[in-house]
Amino acid sequence: MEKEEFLRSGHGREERNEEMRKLDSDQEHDHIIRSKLDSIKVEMEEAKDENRRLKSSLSRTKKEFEILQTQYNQLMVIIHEDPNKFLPKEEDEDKERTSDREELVLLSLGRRLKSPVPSGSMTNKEEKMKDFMKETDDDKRINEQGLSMGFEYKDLSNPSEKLEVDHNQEKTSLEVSNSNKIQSENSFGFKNDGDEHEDEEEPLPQNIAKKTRVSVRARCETPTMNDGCQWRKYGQKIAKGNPCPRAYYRCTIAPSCPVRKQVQRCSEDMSILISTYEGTHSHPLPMSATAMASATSAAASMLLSRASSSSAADLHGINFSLSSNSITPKPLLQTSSGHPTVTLDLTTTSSSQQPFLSMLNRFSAPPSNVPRSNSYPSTNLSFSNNTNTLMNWGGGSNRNEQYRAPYGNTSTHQQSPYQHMIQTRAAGLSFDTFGRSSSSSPHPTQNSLDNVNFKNITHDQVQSLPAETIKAITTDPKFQSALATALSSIIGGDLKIDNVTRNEAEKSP
DNA sequence: CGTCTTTGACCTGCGC
DNA sequence: GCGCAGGTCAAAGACG
Repeated sequence: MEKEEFLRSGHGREERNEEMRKLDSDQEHDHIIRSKLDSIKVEMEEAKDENRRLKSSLSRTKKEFEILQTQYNQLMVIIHEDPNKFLPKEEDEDKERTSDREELVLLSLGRRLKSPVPSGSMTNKEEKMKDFMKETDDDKRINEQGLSMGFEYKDLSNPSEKLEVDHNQEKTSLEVSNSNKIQSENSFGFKNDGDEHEDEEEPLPQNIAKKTRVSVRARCETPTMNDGCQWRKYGQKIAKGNPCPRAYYRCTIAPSCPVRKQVQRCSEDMSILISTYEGTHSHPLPMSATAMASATSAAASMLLSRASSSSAADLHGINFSLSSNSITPKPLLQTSSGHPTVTLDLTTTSSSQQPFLSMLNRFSAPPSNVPRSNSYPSTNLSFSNNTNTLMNWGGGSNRNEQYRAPYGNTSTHQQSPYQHMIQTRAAGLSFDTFGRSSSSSPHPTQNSLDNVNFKNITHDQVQSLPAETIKAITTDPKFQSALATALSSIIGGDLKIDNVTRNEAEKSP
């Protein structure tokens, strides 16, 4: 009996010990959980604090943006009312031109300063435009992330000569020396309203400029490509020598905007869409439109600057003065409809083009939350960097899809008649406007932009611009550098301009 | 109902 | 002056 009790008592002690151990481990577990909870609470508090900070920062940024936007609008109105207000004295201007020309790098991306009108006289359309110009959230995000595009590069050593408005990191410089011209005429000779009389007195260079166009060739399955602008179709014609109809579009962002666009498929390669731009926007452009505008402006302005025998392009707001031997365009002379045309051939893509194309793509994303009118004929610009992949510039809910029928309707997943041509295309082959294939093997002096082929098309086999001139233009380091500058300004540094070649070019007269 | 596209007519410039 | 081609206009219809 005693033994049993002993055993029992011993056994009971073990049980107690076990219970004690169990209790201890439970307590430890609880303690661990509590400490974890505490740490989580602390983290949550920190996150809350961070959230509060970010919220306040966001609201601050918003307020700053609103203030800057208001200031910008007010400034635009003032400039519109009194353009001479910011004009420097002539001697200063001359001084500036002679002394600082080397350092002046100015690229005005098709923007015009005249556009804003007093809000009181705003029509519905103008209000709509203003809404459009408020930019998408994407654009704002881009701005907030510091991805704003450099609209103008300029030597700011003499700030008194320029008025610069920092509009939410989107710099819009007012080229004071040219502001009088800006008022009356755009870079292609298109006039803004009420200035008709001035045009007739323009000298020859402007007459040439009047006809200058920039043509962009790119693979696109859809009827139009989205360059970020709003276009309204106002006509269509079957042009001679091309069974594909040519569509005529007008910029509708601003009612008075003179910019027109012709869209036509290449007769030889129906996958290529040729968009020809004429004129310069008389209004600020949405972020999504600046990429294309800058590229076209760059090409056109250099052509014009050369035509006007100006050593530094100075073209009513589209100005260049930078030298860089960065691209060697392939000159191509062909008969055009009486307009000197610079062609940006984006039908061939290579790794070197990717920064530009991806940038265009980035800024041309469809503004999903922009209260656009349901049927603007704009589509998505989506440059593919795959040469064998068809670019999809299609605008999903685009009214123009009906227009797509002759070329295949992507919405129904039907293969377009020309799709096989695209899919079987060999990489690295480019086709000129006549559809002739040509190798895209790099030119000896070509660098990163070698596959963006710039071709000059002139009137009557270049009667107005002799072949030598064309050659000079296209091989001119300034032309090349301007284009490179334009593109690099878009890309924001992705595109490296060879410093060595730039320096060499700067030395050239 | 407002806005946009379509499409035939009209205008303009150029060559013969 | 005529014809041609490119470019624009504007009425009619479509669309949301």
